[in-house]
Amino acid sequence: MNIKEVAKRAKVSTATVSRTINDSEKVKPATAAKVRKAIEELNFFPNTHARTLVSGRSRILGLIISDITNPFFPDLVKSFEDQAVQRGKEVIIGNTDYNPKRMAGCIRRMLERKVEGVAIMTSEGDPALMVELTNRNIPTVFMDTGKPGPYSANIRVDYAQGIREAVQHLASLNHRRIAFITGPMNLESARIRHDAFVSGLKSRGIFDPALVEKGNHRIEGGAMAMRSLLKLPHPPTAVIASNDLTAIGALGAIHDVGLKVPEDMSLIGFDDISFAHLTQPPLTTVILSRTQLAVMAFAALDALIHKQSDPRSDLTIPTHLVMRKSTRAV
Amino acid sequence: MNIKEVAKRAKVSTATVSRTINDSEKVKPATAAKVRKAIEELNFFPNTHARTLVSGRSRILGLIISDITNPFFPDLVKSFEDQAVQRGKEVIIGNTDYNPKRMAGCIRRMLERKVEGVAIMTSEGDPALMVELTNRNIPTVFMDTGKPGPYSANIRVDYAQGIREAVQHLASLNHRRIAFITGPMNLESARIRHDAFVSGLKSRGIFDPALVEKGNHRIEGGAMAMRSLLKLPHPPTAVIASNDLTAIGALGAIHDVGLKVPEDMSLIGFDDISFAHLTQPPLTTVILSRTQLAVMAFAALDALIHKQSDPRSDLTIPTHLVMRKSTRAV
DNA sequence: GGCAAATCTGTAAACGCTTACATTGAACTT
DNA sequence: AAGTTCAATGTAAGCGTTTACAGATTTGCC
Repeated sequence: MNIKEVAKRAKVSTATVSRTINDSEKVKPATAAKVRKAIEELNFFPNTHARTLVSGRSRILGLIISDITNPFFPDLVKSFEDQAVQRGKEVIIGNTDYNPKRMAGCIRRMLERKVEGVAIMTSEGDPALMVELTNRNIPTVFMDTGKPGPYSANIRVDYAQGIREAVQHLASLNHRRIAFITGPMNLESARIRHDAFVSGLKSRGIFDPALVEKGNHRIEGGAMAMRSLLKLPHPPTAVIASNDLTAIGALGAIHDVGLKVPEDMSLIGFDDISFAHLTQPPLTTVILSRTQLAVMAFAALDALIHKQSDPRSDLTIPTHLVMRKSTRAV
Repeated sequence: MNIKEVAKRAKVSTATVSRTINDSEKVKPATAAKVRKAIEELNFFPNTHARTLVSGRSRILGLIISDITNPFFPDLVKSFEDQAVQRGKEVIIGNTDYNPKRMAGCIRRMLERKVEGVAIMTSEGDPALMVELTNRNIPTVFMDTGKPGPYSANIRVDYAQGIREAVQHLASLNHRRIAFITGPMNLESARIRHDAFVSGLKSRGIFDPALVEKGNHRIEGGAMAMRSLLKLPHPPTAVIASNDLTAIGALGAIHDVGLKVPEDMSLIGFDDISFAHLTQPPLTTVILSRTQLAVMAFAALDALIHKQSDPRSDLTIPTHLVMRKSTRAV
């Protein structure tokens, strides 16, 4: 089943069939109808590989993430795919597993499949690898780590805003001893959150460096950091965690010593992963909309692909506090 | 950059280059080395679309799931992709969103991309849609809902075993009033779990139909069912839920009335989703290994594609109880 | 009605690969 | 030494589209 058979049945040339399929303006409505009828009857659909080969447009997008198993990503993937499929594009996904070697493999795969653009939604990108993409002028969209250019856009996440709101919320609840559990400090995004916390507390004159503990954006890191905080001679009354997994770990540690949230300790997370509202109590956290991120990334990529990009356009994702049940006045 | 340039640089024909790339045996080691050197120097890699077009092998697999956002699926997707990438195959993912129309769209996309096979890891498959695949002799692997055939394999999940172990565990803890919260009863897999529960209790002479409540495999369903159970004049001392989300909902309902798990109520889930060990207390549940499922599905698909399938081979995924902290003797 | 312009359609050459078939030349056989 | 094999390589024909370009048809205008 191919375009030739359709052409024969519709009694036109293959060129006309192709033009009809591609909505070229220069085909007479009557002819187009004939062709569409034949297509219908034969249940024909074009071979994308042949189309790609000759036209150079693969209609495939690459999406690189750290790990689909990390609860942050499925929403992102889904929204991105939805956008793509709506526009008749396919997306291939690459999991880097936080591993530069795998990142190289991902990029290679994308190149082989001739992707039209790549959204890189992880922060461990090695600039050396990006060369493969930039050399070939393949549009890329980064998250936090890229520099805007003719073939590249960067989406900024306004982490600081969420942290500011969290601090403000706790302060208004009369908390004065507020702790922070950081993420891995080699991550830019983790540092921003930390810095926003510190400056928020300093500006209120309630910052105590003893109340900053190091975590790793994983459960155990949160638990371990929380245990240290609880052992302090003068422990905090509230904790902000650099992400939700950390907060969940902290929550476990608090429960383990027989304390309750929010009665004995207020707790705020970050990300609003799907399980944040399933903890006991439901976690007050900072929303970072993956849907919005995906939509923006897709739009930016699409713009770059069609050269309509306005590098000046502001690509910032806001973050906001969402109050649930894990905070309370002292 | 194409095979011709490589051929020129290596001073051989394009056919030889192609044969080297494809590890054909009939190329002399010395020649192959020359070619590989040229490939290296030019940083060449073949155009998959051209390869597909001429060879008919796309090296693409389809993976259809209900919803990547459902915590059951990311592990599955990841393991499946890992397998595929290791074998030099790409996978394209389709989310049906439990919606037959979207399922049709997924299949269409797969067909357009000329997938070599499709793994359908959802249970809402409409047989009418499968015709598109079977008509074209595209290998398919189903989960629970397929019939083995020359181009099709079915992977069975032994839900009953896990339920039996859960019942046995609770019985050995001296529970006599054991409740069950079902899934949507139009799902075969939910019915099997329910039936296994009933027969397990009946064989011990402790079955009470009042202790079976209907859920929907979602959080709210679990919570609602649990509230009903708690209002019973003679409530259960233990609950088995048809899946983990249901159990998490039940857990919330139990906490809401001021009861504690496992002191006041034992609770067992099903699936062992990633958050099952993050609840308070960590949930005792039944493991259904998504990794194993993915590996088996991939292997079955690969076998079908290469016609090495032995339809007689047993494709059953076992399930087993994993004990954590949500059960205790009465 | 005839001519130019505008619109539509057809012809055929790519796109980058794989592979059947043809060719070459070395290694045996007799 | 000539014939026979056989391994290694080359030649060239596709795979199913898109798209210049050319050719055909219609339309508009006087």
